[in-house]
Amino acid sequence: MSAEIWQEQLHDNGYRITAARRAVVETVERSTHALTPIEVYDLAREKYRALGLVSVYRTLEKLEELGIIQRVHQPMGCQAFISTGKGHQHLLLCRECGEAVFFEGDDLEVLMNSISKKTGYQIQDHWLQLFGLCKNCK
Amino acid sequence: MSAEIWQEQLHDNGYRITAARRAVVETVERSTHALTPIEVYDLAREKYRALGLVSVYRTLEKLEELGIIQRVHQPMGCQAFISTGKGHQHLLLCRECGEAVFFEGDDLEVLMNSISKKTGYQIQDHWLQLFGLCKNCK
DNA sequence: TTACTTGCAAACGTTTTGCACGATT
DNA sequence: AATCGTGCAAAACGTTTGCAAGTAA
Repeated sequence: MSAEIWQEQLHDNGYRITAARRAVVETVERSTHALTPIEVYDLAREKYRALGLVSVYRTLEKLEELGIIQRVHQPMGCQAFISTGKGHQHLLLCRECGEAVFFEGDDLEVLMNSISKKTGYQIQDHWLQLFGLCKNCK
Repeated sequence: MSAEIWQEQLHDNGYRITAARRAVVETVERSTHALTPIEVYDLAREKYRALGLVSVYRTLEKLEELGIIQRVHQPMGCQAFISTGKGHQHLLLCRECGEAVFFEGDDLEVLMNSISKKTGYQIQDHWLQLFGLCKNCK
């Protein structure tokens, strides 16, 4: 998600572009790891000292709503956010350092059809996430 | 996970079988939905009134540790637990009523090899979860 | 009898809310 | 000028911890 798109998206939904939001978005955008609200707060305050933790929460909420960022689920917790990739993408996470990489190209059609028949469910969506060790950590 | 196995597993790990634990395990085991600690507390107290919320937390912790139950990640929250299925299984969840069903038979070998090559990661594990509508809700 | 487990109360960390001030449009 | 966003303080919430009493083995 490039630097300009989030401004457009905020604006088009009636939200204002402020220093606090700029600091939050740029912090999440720049990170290769999923960040918790407090991590965002600490990092973003290096650029914008007046930032309050509450604004971080409120901004993250809106950014998630607009699909600009997404929540990352991990065994150790589910409060962290990462900048959303383009298209239908999934996450690959390093267990050691937490580095996150998007990938695409999963084809679960066959599986989903089979499960659908077996269970009687109408399947709408799927979550797929991989865990491992990155180049540096393995 | 049948009614006797959890008793064995607790015992073999040096834990005692108590009324509180019995109430918690039976509550989770009986449910077709993932239950939060408070939901477990409320339901289990119908059978064992003296149960405290703290014991629910401590019991759930141990049961998860032993693999008797597992945490379920959902868009609305990740605090709920469900009785663990046998073998390598994944969850299919109804978005409407929350009913949970296990399925197996995913084969992600091909995908994982391809991602491994592209990213340089050594992939160790995967999370796959499906969302949809169950027979009754669709 | 011994060690584990319990419920209670209190502590804790995270997230949310109310509000008057400040900033964006 | 009007409305939206902010930071602060306080409240609310879920979860964890310390402890003396109770219970399983």
